[in-house]
Amino acid sequence: MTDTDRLPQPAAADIDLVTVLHALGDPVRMTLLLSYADGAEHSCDPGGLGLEHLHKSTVSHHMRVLREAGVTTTRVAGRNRLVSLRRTDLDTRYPGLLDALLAAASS
Amino acid sequence: MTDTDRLPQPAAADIDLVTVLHALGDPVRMTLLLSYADGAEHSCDPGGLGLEHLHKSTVSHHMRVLREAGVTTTRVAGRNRLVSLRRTDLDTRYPGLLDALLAAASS
DNA sequence: GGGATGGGTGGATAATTGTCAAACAATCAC
DNA sequence: GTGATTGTTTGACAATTATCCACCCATCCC
Repeated sequence: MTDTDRLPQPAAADIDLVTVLHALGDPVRMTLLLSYADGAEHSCDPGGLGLEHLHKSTVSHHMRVLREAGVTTTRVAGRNRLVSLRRTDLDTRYPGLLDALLAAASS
Repeated sequence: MTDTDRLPQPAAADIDLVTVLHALGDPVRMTLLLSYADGAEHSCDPGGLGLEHLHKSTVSHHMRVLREAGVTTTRVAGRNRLVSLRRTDLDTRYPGLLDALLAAASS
């Protein structure tokens, strides 16, 4: 309920644009972003994300980059880590950016 | 007037989103983008771009990354290389993206 | 408790990248 | 032509990063 069950992430006001773009300037992480675009929470299973070719620790690394950039949030639920987009925080910090990115990525 | 006086760059249709984001995910290149946001042509002088601390070859390298990503175009004019934003091409390929990026970078 | 499951951690390694320096190339000014 | 100006290219080097592997750590289930 509180933040104690969330992995460390920057405050909304501390989300840095260049850091976000650096995080998204990678094909694997862009794939993850598109998976998260549905707004739902996703587990870290590489198979469920179209990343079967990558080792689970590699996927874990990419998820950490996204989270530390402020793009995603990770909630700890038992054995699972549930990752989702920080859509509200991103929209507040950089209005229109996420929509433009998702539209561009989907084209 | 033809393309012969322009340095190599991708066709508008070949501009790749992840490549663009990778190019902009660097503080120096984001600084360059903001300089180019006025739509004018700019020379490559590091001093005129707030990059006095960088060697001219380093700036040249960053400009190449931006150009090869499709973000900028470089026109050869005598000794000068005049760099400017590919605003129309970017707006056509990814509508709204450049505006959102520039708005975010200016905030 | 014991095993299985979902992920993270740390080390190793190879590839990429940011930076500078020195040399080069083309153009301009005289 | 001589020299100065404007950038690019190449090489070297350090830092970052993407990936895999082996191991660890919780948690869940029986």
